[in-house]
Amino acid sequence: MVTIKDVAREAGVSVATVSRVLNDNGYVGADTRKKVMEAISELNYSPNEVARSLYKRESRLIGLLLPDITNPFFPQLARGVEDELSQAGYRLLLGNSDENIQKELEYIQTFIQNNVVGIITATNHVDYKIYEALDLPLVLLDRASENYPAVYADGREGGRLAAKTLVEKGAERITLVKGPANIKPAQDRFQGAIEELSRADVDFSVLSTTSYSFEEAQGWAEELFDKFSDTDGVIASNDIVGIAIVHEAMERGKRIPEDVQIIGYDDIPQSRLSYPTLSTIRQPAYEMGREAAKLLIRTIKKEPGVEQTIQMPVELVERKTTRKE
Amino acid sequence: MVTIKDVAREAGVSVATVSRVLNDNGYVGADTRKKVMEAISELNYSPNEVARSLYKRESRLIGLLLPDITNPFFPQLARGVEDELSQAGYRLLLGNSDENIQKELEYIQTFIQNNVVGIITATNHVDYKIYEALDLPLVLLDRASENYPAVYADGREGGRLAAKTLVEKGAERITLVKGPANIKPAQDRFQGAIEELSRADVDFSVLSTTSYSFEEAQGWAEELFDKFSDTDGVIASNDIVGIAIVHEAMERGKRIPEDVQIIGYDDIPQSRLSYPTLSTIRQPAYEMGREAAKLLIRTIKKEPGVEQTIQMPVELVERKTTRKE
DNA sequence: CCTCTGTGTGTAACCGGTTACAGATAAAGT
DNA sequence: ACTTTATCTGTAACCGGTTACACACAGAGG
Repeated sequence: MVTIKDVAREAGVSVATVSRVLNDNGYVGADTRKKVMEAISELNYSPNEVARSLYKRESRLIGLLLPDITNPFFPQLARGVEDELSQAGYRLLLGNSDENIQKELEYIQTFIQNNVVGIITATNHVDYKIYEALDLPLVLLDRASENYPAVYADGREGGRLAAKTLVEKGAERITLVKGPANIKPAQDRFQGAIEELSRADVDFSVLSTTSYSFEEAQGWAEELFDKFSDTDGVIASNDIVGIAIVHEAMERGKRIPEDVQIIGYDDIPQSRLSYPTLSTIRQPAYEMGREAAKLLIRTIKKEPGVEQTIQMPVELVERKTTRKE
Repeated sequence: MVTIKDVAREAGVSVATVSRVLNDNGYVGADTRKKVMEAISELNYSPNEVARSLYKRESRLIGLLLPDITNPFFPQLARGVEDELSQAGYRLLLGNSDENIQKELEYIQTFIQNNVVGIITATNHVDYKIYEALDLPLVLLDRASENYPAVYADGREGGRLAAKTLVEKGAERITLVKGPANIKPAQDRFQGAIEELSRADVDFSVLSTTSYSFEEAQGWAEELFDKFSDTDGVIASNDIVGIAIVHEAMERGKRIPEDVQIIGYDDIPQSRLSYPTLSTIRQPAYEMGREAAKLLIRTIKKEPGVEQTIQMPVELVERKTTRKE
């Protein structure tokens, strides 16, 4: 490994001088700078981030904690975060929590141990003490909180919008799929939908589910039509479940949207490829990731007037699983 | 920040002793150990990885470089890698290369600067000089190479299998969708399919595409049926494109699999949720990730007899877009 | 009683950067 | 001519761990 000392020797100067040209601070003579630059490229030197991080007590790393990158909603977030951060010179330490406190704590712990300069997390456990003790910039993503800056889309509003849409489009026996109880945004959208449905003059029933996984989605869909075979409007807990329900409805020979309308949530990329294409409530996931990253960077740089929380718009995307009028 | 010195002071011992109990090496008296343990939990101390990493010249970080986490094939890989690595105490530094050399080099660079102990990469540019100069354990994932250990599935065989399947199931005017030219595995499976099709007594045509993206998949599907409207068997470049083709076929009122059979590649989770469910060539992505991680760990630990390369089996998954007999 | 060995602990160097501080030189101001 | 100031550079301390080495002591073996 070639170190700053090697460069210093090669250039015939002290390490301090090399450091100064590297960081472009302090005075350095023009020809000295040149010699140093030459030595650097001669030796193909690149500074050791770890040493820098140790002295400065901060790295250029940022911790990103997501529930499960395998759920297609999260890669969008992750990508947004990464694109924004990498452009600003930060790198990503990634962890999947599986909504499991233990794993979450472990990751937060190692984020700290690695001197990250900030953390972006989609957690349901912000109130846990490790977060309180944290004196690092923290931004919540896809989650809201009183106590921390956050970037999220209004789940309640999204839930209302989904329900309202189905009601307006003439669904009369609506089934509302309730997502996993331990996931906050799932509950928000559920509450929003309940709210709207209660207000309207429709019958509705609720199907409780406990996961968003692909493997189980099929099962929820079957259960849905087994239990509520005459439903004519389904509000899915997310697009994965929505797509599974579309699939199951087709399988059972139901006409979409004539016999049953279905509305998803998230607008993951594959929703526009299902058959029929899935109407859904869109969350701008990629943008949310970017915004969270921007917010975090501003917080790290202590820029004044940082918005403490950014609420992103949800939006109805009308495709083929809802009626036209 | 509480450091090892604070612990030493609290316990009334030297930092060396604290370090010894932390790492469980060297001699430490039973009661001294106890005092140190108490001081550690009293102060809620956790050691600074950066300092450790600097002295030891190795961290517990591993760099993972993927083309694009937004493509549903890669999260599976990533998850496999992560599950295996995190269990072994390693953490992940993640980068998306977008198959772009520039980004790739940047990430490799920062991996090195951060003292990673190993790198897992899905690159098409192994032969680039930065990899040669690397004296770090490196494992290729989803890519093969003469020069580095690798974990991949046999694309050529997969391509053959896809073609063979369609031929056997009676497709007579096959269309082969060729994936992006710069992506090695896409070309392997294409070659395999070509090989098999050439051997068989069928007509076939080729549609060239330049991306795997969701946004464009729809376009390829339309182009496919515009150009080859009478095709009765499609070998898609991957499942994303496959699902788009299924969708477009349905849209155009074609019966699947009677009028047109379609076979995908990868077996991403959503393939079993399309309508009809997509027959495909499965790559065991999650397992590939795990194997790559295991291989890397063994290499890092210098365990003897590490298999230099692991070829994972591809497998036909028969679902509803191919005929039964 | 003396040596040898195993155990327990502390001191200080070291990892590769950054920066406070001091010293040198030259140009500018009085 | 003398002070002041700006520019340039080097020395060494420091970040928070790890570990080589030295030293002390106790019990075993002769």
